[in-house]
Amino acid sequence: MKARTGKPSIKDVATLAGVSVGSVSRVINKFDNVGPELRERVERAMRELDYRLDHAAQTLRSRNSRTVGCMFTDVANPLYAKLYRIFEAKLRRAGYMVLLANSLNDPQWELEILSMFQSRRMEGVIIAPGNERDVAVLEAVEHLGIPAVILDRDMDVRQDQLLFDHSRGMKDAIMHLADLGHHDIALVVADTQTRPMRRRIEGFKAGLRAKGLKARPELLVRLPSSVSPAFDAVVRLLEQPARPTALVTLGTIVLADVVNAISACGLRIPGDISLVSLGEPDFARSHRPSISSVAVDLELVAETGIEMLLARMRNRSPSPSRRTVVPTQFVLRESCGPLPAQASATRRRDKDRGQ
Amino acid sequence: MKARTGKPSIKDVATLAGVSVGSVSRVINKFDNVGPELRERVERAMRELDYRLDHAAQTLRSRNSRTVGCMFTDVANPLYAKLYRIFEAKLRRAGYMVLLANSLNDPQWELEILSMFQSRRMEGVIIAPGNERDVAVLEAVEHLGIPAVILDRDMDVRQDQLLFDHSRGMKDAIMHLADLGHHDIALVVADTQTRPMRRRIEGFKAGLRAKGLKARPELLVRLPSSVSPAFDAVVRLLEQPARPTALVTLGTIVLADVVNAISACGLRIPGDISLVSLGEPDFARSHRPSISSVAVDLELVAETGIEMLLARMRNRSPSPSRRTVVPTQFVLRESCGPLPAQASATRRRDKDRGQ
DNA sequence: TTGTACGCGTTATCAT
DNA sequence: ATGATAACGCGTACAA
Repeated sequence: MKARTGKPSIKDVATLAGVSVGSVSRVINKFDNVGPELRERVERAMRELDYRLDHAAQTLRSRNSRTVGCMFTDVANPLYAKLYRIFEAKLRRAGYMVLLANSLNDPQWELEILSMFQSRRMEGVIIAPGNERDVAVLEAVEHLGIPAVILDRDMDVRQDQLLFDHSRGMKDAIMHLADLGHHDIALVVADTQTRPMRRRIEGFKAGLRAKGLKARPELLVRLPSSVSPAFDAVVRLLEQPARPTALVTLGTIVLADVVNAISACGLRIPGDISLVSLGEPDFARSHRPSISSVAVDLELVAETGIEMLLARMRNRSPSPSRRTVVPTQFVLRESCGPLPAQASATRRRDKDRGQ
Repeated sequence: MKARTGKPSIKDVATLAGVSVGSVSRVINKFDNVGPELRERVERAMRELDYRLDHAAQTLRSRNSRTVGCMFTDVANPLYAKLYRIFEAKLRRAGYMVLLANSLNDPQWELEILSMFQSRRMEGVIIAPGNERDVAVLEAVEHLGIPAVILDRDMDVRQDQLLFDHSRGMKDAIMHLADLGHHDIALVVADTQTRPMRRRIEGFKAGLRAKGLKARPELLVRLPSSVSPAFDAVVRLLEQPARPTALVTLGTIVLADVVNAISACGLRIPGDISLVSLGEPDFARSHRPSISSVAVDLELVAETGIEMLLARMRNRSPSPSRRTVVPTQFVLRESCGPLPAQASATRRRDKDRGQ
């Protein structure tokens, strides 16, 4: 008698069912060429032993792990959290589990994560590295050897990319504000050299240019990061002699700070100042007045991304890398209104409505 | 010559370095009994071949996967997202990666996740099932056979548990409000039959009792879930003849709705109504006035939880299950003030202070 | 200190 | 349709 210790293996199942291991394997993997009576015997034996397939052995032998790796800077960022949830659900339907890793913007850790993805034989990866420009990271991504989708990063590598068209939505927002009469439009972004910020600034300038407005450098606020406190910076912005009458700002963490700063300055939305959020935190929809925003459709992003990834996973021939752009949408809500009668008057308090 | 195809294995490294596979393995696993010259040769060979250890093979042979499983209802819940980030960082330091799964409250999916955790030989798991009372889930958790920490759930199983003392913090909050003179205190919670809600209601009632106040059933608002829109329900609450003068509500998604509803009713915080948030969304700290809250110290939770888990992983003998309770803290901020002069302002005249 | 040989649990291949 | 057996890549006794 063999040791009773440890978990039952496929062999134990075969013995108990009185068949060969090959047959058990065929039952497990749902091959169509197994006799119904044999299948029945095997399934009963599996139940009886409470048999669990050993994923490591399966991976070793079959050379695939049924796992997809996901590397984000931080799931605590609601954008990534929501995306992850959708990714996971869709991948699950395709039979995969997801290994998540937060890089926390540490390039060294990003390298290790990518290396682990290789060791662990991820069949595909979805990544948004924090360090677009780090040569080591670029190199690692380039030679990953795993089907990959890069999420909203400008990296010059031969991998599929899924990009958000920040510029377009931003431009639409600016043009709408300009049409409402605003010419002093401020922008609050993070100072990181990363694609989303660069593209947003591009769109911002493009929008102004399209309406013949000129960018006032003092209306461009750069926070140290997208999770930095913004209250003081915005108060300073709004106390300028010629304060902006419209404000476009990062969503998520920063947005609440901005709203508070506006209110602390005694300004009302949209009566005194119009507001647009970049990205769509729950806060934007639930706030009264509701806050206009520029954002991607997360369901669309996830759908497209997973589709790209699965396609690449199915066809591993070195076909040229794809680059898909999903649009950002300017969603108009109550926070945008016409220019106050006393345009950019320092602090006048009249309630005329000029349309 | 052997096939150039596929990734290099430990054998290729051994061949190139002119040593045995055993020696390479010893180098990899940092055994102390390897000659420095040999180690050098091996390491060079590994670099030259860009060798990656095969995690599946390693797991199969060594019987451990260096992986911890994490099952939450939803990472898009900021509480879990933040916890996950800390867990991951701490586990990484201990040499583990984390497999994350969102159960989305689906009991069937929870069973599958737990089963996968077994197949994949997780060395430990941290779980917060959505279905505390589901017998199948209970059964699966009970017989998991993996070191586990259950997070803030009342499950009668022989596994370590890490519980949040919701009741205590809630009681403190209520007592503080009572001391400020409030006797009509409302509570907005979700209608789920889950530990956090139950304990909060317990603490709520305990607080009232301790101050000789009686619970008015019409001041207990039960939302369908903790992510349901709350605006209308709160407006109805505040339009009652004898409206509450203080309000304790779920944090996260719901909080913003509540604040908006309060403001829509023309009430001011804390002048007309005091507010306390359950849980500590960023919103609570950044809002002006800042919002008092009842919450756990996430860093402490993570620290304690990981410690419990690692201890259990190190000592797999069937020692009795541990049950640790982390305190919730009532953090007083600007949103709590004394009872307005005109108690129940809308219709009532002043009331006595009863202590 | 270093090398050899076997086994981990599974799938794939070749017989039958 | 089913059985026997060789890999898969690594760890680890045990021998040298």
